[in-house]
Amino acid sequence: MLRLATWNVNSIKARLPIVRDWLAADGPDIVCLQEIKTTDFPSFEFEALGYKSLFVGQKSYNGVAILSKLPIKGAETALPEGDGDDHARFIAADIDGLHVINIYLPNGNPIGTEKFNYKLAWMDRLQRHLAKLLAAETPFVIGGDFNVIPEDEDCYDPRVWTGDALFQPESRGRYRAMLNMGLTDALRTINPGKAHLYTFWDYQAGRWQRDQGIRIDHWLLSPEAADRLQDCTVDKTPRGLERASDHTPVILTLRD
DNA sequence: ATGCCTATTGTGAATAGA
Repeated sequence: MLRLATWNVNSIKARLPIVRDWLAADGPDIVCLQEIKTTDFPSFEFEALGYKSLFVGQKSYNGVAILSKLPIKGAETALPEGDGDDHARFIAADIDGLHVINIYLPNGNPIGTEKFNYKLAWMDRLQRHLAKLLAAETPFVIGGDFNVIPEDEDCYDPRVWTGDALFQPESRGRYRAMLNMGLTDALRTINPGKAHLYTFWDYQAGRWQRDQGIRIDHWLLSPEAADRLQDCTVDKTPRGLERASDHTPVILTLRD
């Protein structure tokens, strides 16, 4: 059995106590972190908890890391076709015979700007990359903050999100295209039709207290990995702590 | 509602997030 988590921590420095406690309690084998927001990743803190780490950082913004109790091989630190893209949003490695990809997909707000164009172009690059892995029949999982609300049911009130980059037909269409290539949305597959299946609650307007969230952190599985799908759950506990991230972990369990 | 809250930079107030 292999347990993997994805968690947008919204600064690893601000979140270190919460992340450390969470890992020490019952830490998964592999953890994909997003928005570490630094080039100075505290690898030694996680080493003390039995994790090796791999990261690509950036000052102030973005940044992704993979923690693993198992050996990390074949590190990749950028999505192909970069062409001058210097955002730290992609990291991948081979762990336990599985290709693990961790992404922080661009937010894209506001729509109608270069930021939104960048998001869509990034999603197109991602799809081409994943298509190659599928063609090669590479068993892989991709976890992360996709910044896409896939369906109306993944959101507390679609009307509020109508003009948002996370909810545009262009964003959702590209996410859906990845599913139509043959990838499995693990969390929704395990919890079909489940209401209030959220991974993010805004700090503002009492969204957490009212359970008005959105589902934007995802695990997508290649067919080979989907054969191993045992469970996928949201751990809401860290979101309720003092000084919490606005995202909470999504945990994927694969059979051997 | 150009708000609401949080983090970074840097020590103000702007930028970004989603």
